[in-house]
Amino acid sequence: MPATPSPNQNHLLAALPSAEFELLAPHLELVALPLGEMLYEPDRQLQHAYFPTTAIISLLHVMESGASAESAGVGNEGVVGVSLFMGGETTTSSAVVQTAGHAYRLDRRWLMQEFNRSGLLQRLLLRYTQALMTQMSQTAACNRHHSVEQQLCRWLLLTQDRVAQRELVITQELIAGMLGVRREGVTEAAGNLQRAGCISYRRGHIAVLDRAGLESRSCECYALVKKELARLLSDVRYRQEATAAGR
Amino acid sequence: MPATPSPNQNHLLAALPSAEFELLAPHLELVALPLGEMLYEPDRQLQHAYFPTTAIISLLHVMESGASAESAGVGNEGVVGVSLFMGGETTTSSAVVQTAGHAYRLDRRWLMQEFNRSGLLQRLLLRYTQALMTQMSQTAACNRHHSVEQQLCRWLLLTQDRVAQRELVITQELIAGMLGVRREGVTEAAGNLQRAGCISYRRGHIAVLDRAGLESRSCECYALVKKELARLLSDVRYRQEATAAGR
DNA sequence: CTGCGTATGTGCGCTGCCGCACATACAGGC
DNA sequence: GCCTGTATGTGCGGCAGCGCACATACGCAG
Repeated sequence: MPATPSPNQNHLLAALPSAEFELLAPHLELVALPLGEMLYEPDRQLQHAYFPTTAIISLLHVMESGASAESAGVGNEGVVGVSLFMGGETTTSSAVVQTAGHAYRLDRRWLMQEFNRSGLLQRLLLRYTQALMTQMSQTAACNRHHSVEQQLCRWLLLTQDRVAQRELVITQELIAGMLGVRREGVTEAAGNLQRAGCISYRRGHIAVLDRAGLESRSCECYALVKKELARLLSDVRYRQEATAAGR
Repeated sequence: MPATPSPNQNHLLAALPSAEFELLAPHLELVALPLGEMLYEPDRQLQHAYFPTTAIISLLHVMESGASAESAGVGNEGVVGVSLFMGGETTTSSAVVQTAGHAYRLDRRWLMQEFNRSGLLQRLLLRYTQALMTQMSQTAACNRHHSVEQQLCRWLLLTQDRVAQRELVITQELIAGMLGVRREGVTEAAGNLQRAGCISYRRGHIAVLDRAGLESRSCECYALVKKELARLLSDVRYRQEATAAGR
């Protein structure tokens, strides 16, 4: 957790060659993202793409009934707002800050200009977008077939991968909203994990004690999504090793 | 169902201006897709993109347990194999022919050449890909919150939109595989729909009798996905009105 | 027409999750 | 150090969907 935030904490930005990065750098704006902030919602025109460094954003769907479900999460491995360069401009989902932190944002016009000009940036963003699709479609299958406890494990692991910290700051209520289940269901599953020594928690804080334990209790979806993300971004070279090496 | 298949039956191909289309046309190969054929599976390098005309393809995930679930379907409104131009080359899902029919296939090299050369084709394919993402993420939420009957209605409506025929040729067993539920669950839901006069079926054939009825029993996901697809491909102009006008 | 393979119908007990209604206990602000 | 809002624990009945075991019936191949 460096005192001075750097765009290089975001894997996509860090993967750009210096020449390309220098063109974008002047237009990158560091913003603080408080918990719960909505970066976009259905039908609202997106103005910026967000490259998270320490923040985590959930892409979630809110149904007519009020129920919600996360289709994917975005941390320092990715970017929020792919619909800008995909051409749709808006989406049917919302993007909500799930873990407070920072992100660099880029005005859509600069993003588009570089996307159309630079084959490398385009290639990078499209490959990331495919990883995002993998996450979404795997979540669809996971929601159908796996238990709350398995999904909680998956969610905790994916989230921890993005913050590189032992302790996550989030309430069970919020997790329930992401997974699309009852808060009580999360309480029960978390209780099991705590008794098993995998995690420990207190009022809004969850510490991961035993990653291997979580992995074995998780469904296959965690490993699959993680592997696919690694594959799709594996051949990119990092400009600096600052935030590279990844976990 | 014209006796002579034409690439224009596929909305994406039909949306290309003549100049662009003429470049691709020599490389489009008409192929018959029998029920159950697997166009690709996890980790297998894709050789062709498929533009369905009368066939429908399911993108589905098969879990370790053997259970499966569809994350999206592709008919004449789209293309199978977006991972080719997204840069991933492979996916974690499979593509299986759900309704036998025809498609035009295009070798990856020609596809990539035109994708990189023509801004219009690129724009078209990327916008379609965003529609596909909408379908995937909506399916994730739908799988979490909606009943088997609601999902069956959604599935029937989406499928019928793609074939423009009253009668679908598919067994309840296969539908169950797509939705990721038990075959008996589909039998029960289909029985309800039949008693309500929305559909009628016999051994592998389902006829839609009352679309409005299905829509009212369906979850919001059907209308949302359909609307978003229409929006994303609305500004494209069709070269010929043959297959345009949409349903 | 007959037979067989396959598609559909139906009934069972079981389980995981829901919706609700609380009880408890933590943590920051005064 | 107390108070209060909020986070977590727990127990209930209910139900949708599961897994299994069959019964039935359609329709094509012979």
